[in-house]
Amino acid sequence: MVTIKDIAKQAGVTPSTVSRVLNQSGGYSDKTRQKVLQIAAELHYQKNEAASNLVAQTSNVIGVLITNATTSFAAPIIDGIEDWAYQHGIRILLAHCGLNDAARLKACLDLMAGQKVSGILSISVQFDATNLALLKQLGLPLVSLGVKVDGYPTVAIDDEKAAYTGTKYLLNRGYRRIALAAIDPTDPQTGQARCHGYQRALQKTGLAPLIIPGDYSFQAGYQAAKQLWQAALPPEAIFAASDDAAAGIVFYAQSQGLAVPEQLAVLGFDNSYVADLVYPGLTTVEQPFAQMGQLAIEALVMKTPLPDQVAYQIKERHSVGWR
Amino acid sequence: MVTIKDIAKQAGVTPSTVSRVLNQSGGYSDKTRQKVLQIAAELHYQKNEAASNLVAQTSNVIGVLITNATTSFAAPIIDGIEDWAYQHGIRILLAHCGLNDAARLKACLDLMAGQKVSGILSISVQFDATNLALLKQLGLPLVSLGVKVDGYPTVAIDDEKAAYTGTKYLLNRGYRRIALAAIDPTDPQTGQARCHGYQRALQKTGLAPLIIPGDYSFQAGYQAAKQLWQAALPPEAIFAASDDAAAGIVFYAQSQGLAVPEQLAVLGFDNSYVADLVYPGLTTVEQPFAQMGQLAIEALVMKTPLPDQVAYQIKERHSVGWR
DNA sequence: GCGGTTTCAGCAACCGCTTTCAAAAACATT
DNA sequence: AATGTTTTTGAAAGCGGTTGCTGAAACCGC
Repeated sequence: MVTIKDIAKQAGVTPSTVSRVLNQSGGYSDKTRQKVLQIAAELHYQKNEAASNLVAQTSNVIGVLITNATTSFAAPIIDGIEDWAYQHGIRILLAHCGLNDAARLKACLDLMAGQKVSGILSISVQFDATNLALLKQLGLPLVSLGVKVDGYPTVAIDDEKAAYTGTKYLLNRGYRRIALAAIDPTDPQTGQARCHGYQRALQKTGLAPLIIPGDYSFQAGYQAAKQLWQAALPPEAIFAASDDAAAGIVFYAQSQGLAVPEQLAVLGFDNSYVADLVYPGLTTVEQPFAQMGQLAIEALVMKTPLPDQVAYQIKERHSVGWR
Repeated sequence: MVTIKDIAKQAGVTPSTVSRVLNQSGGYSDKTRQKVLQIAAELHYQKNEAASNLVAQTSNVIGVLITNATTSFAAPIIDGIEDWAYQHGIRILLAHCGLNDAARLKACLDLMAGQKVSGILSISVQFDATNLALLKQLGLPLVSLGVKVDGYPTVAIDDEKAAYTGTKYLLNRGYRRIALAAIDPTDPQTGQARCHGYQRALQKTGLAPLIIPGDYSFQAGYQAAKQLWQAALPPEAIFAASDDAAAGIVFYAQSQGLAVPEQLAVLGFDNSYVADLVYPGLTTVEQPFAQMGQLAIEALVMKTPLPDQVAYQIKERHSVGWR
C-alpha cells in the first residue's frame, strides 16, 4: 500500500506538500509539483478515499436509490447518471429500497449517511413521513426523479399535460372511444395527474372517460385489454400507462387476431426499450429517461437549478393509425 | 455529527468500550452494553464508515462493474446482487466500464482501488491484458459473470452445451433447416462456444449449419431474419443468440405476415424480460440471471466455491411448435 | 480472607490524508 | 545591504474509529 508518505520520502518533501500537489490546492513550486507527480505515477499511488473522506467529512460518492432495477425505465436513467458521474469523477452507490418498504428505505438512508455520500438521487421512490423526517434530519441534498418528494427538487415530466397531449393525439387521429388502462388512480402523483389530463382532454368532446386501473405492468395491460374487449362496446384506442402495459395490450390483441392499429390503436407511455421490441412498434409518449438522469445528477452535484418540467413528446411508431 | 465519543461521554465510558460494544467484539459487561446501545439509539448514532474503513483497510462495499445497464440481462443480475447484499450488510458501488473501453475500465479499477472495495463483481466485462495485469496487482478478489476472466472464478452457463441443447430441442421437434442468428463467432467466449454447440448438434444429422453473425441485438435479429428469409430456401427455425435478437426475428416475421411458430419457429436465449413481452411468448434457453448474481456475490463475499456451471433450461412458451 | 484467574475498561497509538499555523526561503523594494 | 513581501515548505493536530496492551475489578477455589 503506497501512501503519500512514501511519495514524500522519495521526493524529499513532507506529506503535506504531497497532499497539496495531489489536490492542486496551491502553495508549491513547479519543481516540486513535477517531482511529486512523477513519483506518484511511478509508485502507482492510489489515494485512500476513506482517509480523505474522513477528514473532508464528505465524499464524491452519491447514493442512487431505486426501487429495483428490473423496471423498464430504471436502466436508461442509471445509464444517464453513470455517464455524467464518470465524466465528473463522481461515484455511485446503488441501493434498492423496494416498493413502499419503509424499513428497507430506512436502511438505505442509514447506509447513505454512514457512507457520507454527498447527495442522494432517488428514482421513483415514495417517501413515507418517517423516512422523510429522517432524510431531513440527515441534511443531505436529494433530487427525486419521477416522484415528488416534499421539500426537495424533482425532475419529471408534467404528467397531467402529457396525458392530456396523448389523449388529444388520439382524438386528433379520429379515435373516439378511448380508454386509459393499467393506471393507478390512487397514486397521488403520477396516476392521478394522468387521469386528470386524460379526463380533461375528453371533457371538451363530451366523450365518456373509461379508466381501467392497474399497476403499469405488462400483466395489467393484458388484463385491461381483455376486460375492455369483452365489453359490449370495445374501445377504438387504448392509452396505456406504460409501454409495458401497452405491450400487454398488443399481446392480447395479437392473441385475438386483432390488428393493431387497424382494429385497436395502442398508445404507450415512456418510450422505453420495449417500444421498439413489440410489433407493431409502439407509438408512445416519450420520457427522456437518460436525459432526466443526467439532469438530476447535475442538479444534485452542481446545485444548478432544475427546469420546472422536462420536455416530453410523442414518439410515433406504428401502434396508432388514423380513423 | 454524533460520534462514539459522544456516546462514551454520556455513558461514562471510553470510546474504546463503545467501539467494542458496537462491533460486538466482546470484552464488556452486559450492563455497559445495554447502556451504550441505548444511548447510541437515543442519539441516532451513525457510524462513520470512512473512519472505520480507514483502520480496517477495507470496506463492506463491493464494486459492481457493468458495461451498461441498458442490456436486458443486467437488471435482473443487479437485482439479484442487491438483494443478497442488502441481507448481508454489503454495499454496492456501481460503475460502468463501457464496451471494450480499456481507458474507462482502468478508471473503474482505479476507482475501486481507491474506494477500498472488498471485491469486484464484473458482469460481462472483457478484460484486456493491461487491465488484467492491473487487476492482479490490486490484489482484489473478483468474480466474473458471463465471461471468463483469466485467473478468476466465473459464473456462467455452459454455452456450448446450452447451444447444443437448444439446437437439439429444435431438431427433436422436427425442424431441419435451423439457422443460428445474431451471434458473434469471433467472440472467443460465448459466441464461439455457442457456435460449436450448435454445430455439434447438427453434425450428427448431416444438416448444414447456417450462422448469421450479429451482436445479439434486436436489430441484429431483425436483419438476420430478413436476410434468411430472402434466401432461396428459408429456414424452418431460427435459434437466436439472445431474446432481444429473437424479438427482432419475431418482429420481422410479423411484419411479413409470417406466423410464428407455424411458418417460422424462433428459439430465444436468456429468458429475459422481453421473452414474455413479444407475441408469441418466446420459447428460450433460460439463464437464471438473478440467481447467477446471487451466486456470484456470495462466492465473492463468503469465498465459497462456485459451482462449475450454472444450470440452464429451456423455458417453453409459444415461439416454437412441432413440425 | 488470600493468591490466582478471568472479565472488564481505559490508555494510547494508529489508519492515511488534510489543513492550519509558523518558519524558512525566495524574491522584490528602497 | 537591509528591510519588507510573497512564496514555498514543514510540523503537528485532527478526522472517527479500532485494537493491543495494561491495570483494575470481579470472581474463583481453598
